Amino acid sequence: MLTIFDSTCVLLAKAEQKHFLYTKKMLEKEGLEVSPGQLVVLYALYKKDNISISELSKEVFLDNSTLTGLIDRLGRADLVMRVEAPNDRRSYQIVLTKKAKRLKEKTLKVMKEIESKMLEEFSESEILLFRTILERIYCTLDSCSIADN
Amino acid sequence: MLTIFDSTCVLLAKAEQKHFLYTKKMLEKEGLEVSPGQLVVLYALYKKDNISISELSKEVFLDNSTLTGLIDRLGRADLVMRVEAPNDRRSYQIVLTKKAKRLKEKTLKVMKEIESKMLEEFSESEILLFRTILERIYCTLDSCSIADN
DNA sequence: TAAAATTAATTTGCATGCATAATTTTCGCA
DNA sequence: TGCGAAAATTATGCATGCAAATTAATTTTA
Repeated sequence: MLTIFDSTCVLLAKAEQKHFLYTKKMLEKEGLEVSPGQLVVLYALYKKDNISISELSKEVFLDNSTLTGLIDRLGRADLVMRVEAPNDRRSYQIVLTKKAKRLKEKTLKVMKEIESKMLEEFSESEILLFRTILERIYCTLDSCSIADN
Repeated sequence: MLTIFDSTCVLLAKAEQKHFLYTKKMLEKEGLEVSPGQLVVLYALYKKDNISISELSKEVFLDNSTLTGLIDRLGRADLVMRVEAPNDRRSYQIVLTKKAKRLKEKTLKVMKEIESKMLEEFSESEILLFRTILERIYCTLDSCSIADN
């Protein structure tokens, strides 16, 4: 490969950027009117909805302030609703709409197809090592960013 | 690891995001007044400067329109200059300033340190496989995004 | 050579994403 | 009970990035 890819940091960034764009295109092509960022939030909500923004932010590893905008856009697309929390007037419960539930299977299918395409050519054990490295990068740099301050 | 990381796509995105933030913090800590995005452009220019924005965009795999802003900011930081191209009045040559050249060694050192931190714990052969997978993800999704249109 | 196509760079608009600050509400403790 | 700290959400500002449209200059072609 070409020159700046000799830095593994750069390579990681560029691979993810390419993956991001590919995801965007696939979602459009499949007629899912959802962006890559929204997809991750939906993915988490399909596992568990009816949770507050703060809880959701822990599930998707995004800052609250990032989620505000994402949930606005998901709301505009009629995929989620903010429902007032029963016990805490500061808080909302984020709830999937019927439309979102209807699209669940298709959405998950497209996600799986993207992953398959991305990892075609690699064996189970190679993918496992790949995942291990990504997880440890996440954890190492995460703890660092706290410790080094 | 936690739930949404069961998707390798999500895991890739989150590892890169963490790496991005770590890079940002390290650059600040080291007193380099450069952002992660600017760092990649500088990295390419340290290999070869005095090239046009279009040439540079091929080296760093960024859209021209993205580079316009990045070079503006690098210019404001007195790290690069736009010099009129001799043969083509549409074009500029991007040139490193003295300040940028003075900071070259330190900048490359910090990049290496980030990479070491990120990949500490892994063997040469594991890193090689990691790189291979990232490169192929890049290439696979890149050719796809053209072919599928 | 003049019109058409291409190329270089920029502008604008949108999506992520964080940091910081502001707002509202809740909670803890005196 | 009342005051200050903490928590939940949102607002604002900035950095990446691409896409699409714009502008200016160059090249191709008829």
